[in-house]
Amino acid sequence: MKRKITLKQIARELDVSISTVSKALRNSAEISEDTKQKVQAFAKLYNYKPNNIALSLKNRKTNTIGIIIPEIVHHFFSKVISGVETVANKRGYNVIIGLSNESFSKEVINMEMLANGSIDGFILSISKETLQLQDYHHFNETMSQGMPIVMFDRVVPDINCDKIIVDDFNGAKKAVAKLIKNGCETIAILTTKDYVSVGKLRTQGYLEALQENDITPEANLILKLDDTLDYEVHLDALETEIEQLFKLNPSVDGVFAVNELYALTAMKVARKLGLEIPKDIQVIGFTDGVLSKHATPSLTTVSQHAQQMGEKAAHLLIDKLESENEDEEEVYQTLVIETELIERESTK
Amino acid sequence: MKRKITLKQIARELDVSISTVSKALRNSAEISEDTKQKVQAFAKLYNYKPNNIALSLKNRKTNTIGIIIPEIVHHFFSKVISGVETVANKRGYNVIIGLSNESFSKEVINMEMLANGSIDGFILSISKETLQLQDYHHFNETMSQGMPIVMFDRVVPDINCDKIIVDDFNGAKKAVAKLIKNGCETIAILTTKDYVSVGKLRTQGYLEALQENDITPEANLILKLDDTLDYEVHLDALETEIEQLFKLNPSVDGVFAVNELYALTAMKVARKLGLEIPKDIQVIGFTDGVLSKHATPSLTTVSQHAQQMGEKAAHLLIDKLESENEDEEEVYQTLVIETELIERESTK
DNA sequence: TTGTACGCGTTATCAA
DNA sequence: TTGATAACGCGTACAA
Repeated sequence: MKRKITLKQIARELDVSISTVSKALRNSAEISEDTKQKVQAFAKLYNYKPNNIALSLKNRKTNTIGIIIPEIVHHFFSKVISGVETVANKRGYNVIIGLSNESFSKEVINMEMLANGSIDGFILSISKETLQLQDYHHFNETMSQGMPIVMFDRVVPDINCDKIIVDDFNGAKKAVAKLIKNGCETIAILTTKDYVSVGKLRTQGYLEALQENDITPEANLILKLDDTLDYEVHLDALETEIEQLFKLNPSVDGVFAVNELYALTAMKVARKLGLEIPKDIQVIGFTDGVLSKHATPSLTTVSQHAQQMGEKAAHLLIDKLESENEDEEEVYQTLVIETELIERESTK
Repeated sequence: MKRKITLKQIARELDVSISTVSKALRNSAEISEDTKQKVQAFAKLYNYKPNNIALSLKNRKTNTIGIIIPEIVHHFFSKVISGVETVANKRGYNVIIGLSNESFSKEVINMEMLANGSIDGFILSISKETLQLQDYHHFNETMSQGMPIVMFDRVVPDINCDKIIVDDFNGAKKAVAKLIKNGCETIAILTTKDYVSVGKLRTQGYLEALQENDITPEANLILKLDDTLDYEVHLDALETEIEQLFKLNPSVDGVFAVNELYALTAMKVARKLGLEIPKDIQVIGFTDGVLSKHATPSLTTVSQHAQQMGEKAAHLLIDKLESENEDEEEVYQTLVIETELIERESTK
């Protein structure tokens, strides 16, 4: 088991100095052809590769991006990672991941770990608990140490940094408008509590669409689900809530759900109550994941272009990392990714 | 924008030496209470944290695990990552990810990048292209440099390292036996070409179950799908192939599919042909992902305990990293994770 | 009790 | 054309 070879070892073997080896390998004009040949051949033979850690220390640059997300077993987030990874690799960066598991303390700990030299900058989406607590000190501290942050999807106005967001408002509005155009007259929304920023925005889009079409919103058609509950586990609870909504409002002929799971569950409950989709009731979800595509009937959804979000986030961060403007006024941008309505079988 | 503070700066500010600061912070008995207090207070004020990169270089240990997987937008793999991450964090390690995208060259490049000092060891699952080419030199080279590898799920006997595998053979066998017990007489299998090790093993399990029940396998009930094709994209092609199978063999009353997508597509085609599930035809899949759970009807599947695989892989790797036996005979183990049949609505 | 020197692997600067 | 030295940030053996 031979350890990785270093400059020092090569130098010793060839009986030259370390700096000669270093220069020879970088093809410096200072070094004679002879020596270069000799050194390069030897290095190749022993498969020399410079040690990244040493380079990081010397250059005070790790060429690594840290990404903190609430949950990886989730189509949207893994798609974003995939986008980040693609761009990062192409531009010579590695990606290191931290999972907050929707927990404030894990988010803080993870960020601290990575911020101590392991990475050059963060791409992250805020955990639900952090959103609830509204404690953002760790983000501000990190940035004040000169480490840039790009936030995506779940963001808050309170924090001054680059952001990539989905046009949740218009996405929702388009979806609901579509339902109305398709003839729906009583449209319910399945959404989250308001502290989840995207849930709130989607709810606003829903209301706006109704208003533009002179439909008066009804409080009992708006179901704000408490998603601190893990509905993957408490699926029954979710079904019960939705079933009640349907029973209390038998005239519902359209449902807009702010995520896939709510939409699928709505379809399931509807079928259970003997309703046909899309004949009796039409459904549109948000987030174009595998579930929507392979559901039966397949689900019309608002696609967020998650991959693209990841790619843009990576570009934004790397651009910032590689721009020289140490002093220049910090100017932060917010990129808005437009949504796309993907029509499938759950609408007419 | 204040950069992170270092020992050197603290030393300068307090007018003591660097090593005094270092020792004071580690609460060394060598240092007087007075100095300790002073230093620790100052460090706390400026939120001093040692630089990971410097520590890595010094200790020749990064406390980071590299994980290389073919694809992250995939329930199974992201679940494994989640498992790895949980254990890694608990034991003081970070996780850095590389995606091979099922490509041999990306796998090689990614591994080389990470192997140059960025990580202490690998957890990986082999890409399809690598399996096809049967070129495993990069694994062997990495290991010969003293960097341990733990492989999971997609493994090959040719490589000598720790492995975590699913009991694909018995999982498949149990599933098919279940179909037989449920009264199926003509059972088809939707599988992959044989170079995918797990596909091959699951096919063998299928055959074994038939044999034990005195059923003669029929070649035209075994559909080996070429999964170099990305069926997420070419879903139509997949449907066509399965539809042909059904049409050519109208007596089929049971289907065993080696992954979720095949299983779901089989259900879809069956319904299209007017068959009722599970009355006319029963279906079991492999891999317990979101699709199976939320399909209609929900899919009976063989669960692989992906999270657990990740956890065990992480423990295995870290144990090896932290064991002192530099010299000791390398002894590699292969852990087999038992599968579990999760019964849902697609079987009687 | 405190400080000096060294090494981890690299590169850049300057001297020989 | 080559080599010695310093520096990146840290911890530790050893000297003061």
